[in-house]
Amino acid sequence: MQHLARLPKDVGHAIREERKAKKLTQKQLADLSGVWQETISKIETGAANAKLETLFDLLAALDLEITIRDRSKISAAELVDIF
Amino acid sequence: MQHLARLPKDVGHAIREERKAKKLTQKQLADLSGVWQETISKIETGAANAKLETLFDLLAALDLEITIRDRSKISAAELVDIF
DNA sequence: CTAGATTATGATCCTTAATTCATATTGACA
DNA sequence: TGTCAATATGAATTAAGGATCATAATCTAG
Repeated sequence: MQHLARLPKDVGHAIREERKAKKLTQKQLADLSGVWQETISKIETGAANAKLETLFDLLAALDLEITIRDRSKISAAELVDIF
Repeated sequence: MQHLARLPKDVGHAIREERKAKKLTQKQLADLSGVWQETISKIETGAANAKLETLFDLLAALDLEITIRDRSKISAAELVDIF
């Protein structure tokens, strides 16, 4: 699965979906990433404006990465169908 | 062009490259995004650990978006060749 | 080389994220 | 329904980002 993000809350949603897809609790992800469960909760619900370092700690623990590209590119949904 | 990012500094590099590709100065991007030139400089050089909101302000001004995906996907370089 | 533009750096102030602890709420399930 | 796990929320503290101003360093024509 691939997640498009144009706003901070999109990132929270993506983190939550990927965490659940990998069958991890917030606490388990906290232990893996070094980010506190409470912080993860706030990020996932959109109640936090996380720092990049925190985001990348979570992404690394979930084996995720981000790509930055022009908005005019093919949509994420289409990409998912291709790969 | 598409930029892979796994660390905060990767984001700074991507912002700088995209800003230059669009022939904008830091000051012009500052005016477009509402983020100060000094802050942009610190983000681009990796001296800052920006907040998501700041990042998305810059991405929006540059008409960029991010996608979050598994690290095992096809590389950015390959994608660029396809699209 | 020089002038002007661009970018970087440093200080202060204010705001806010992250940590930490405590606890409330919600969710799953026997 | 009652219990335990999972998630959310709130307060206090610490650390750091962003705004702002000033200025230094660097880059780039001419």
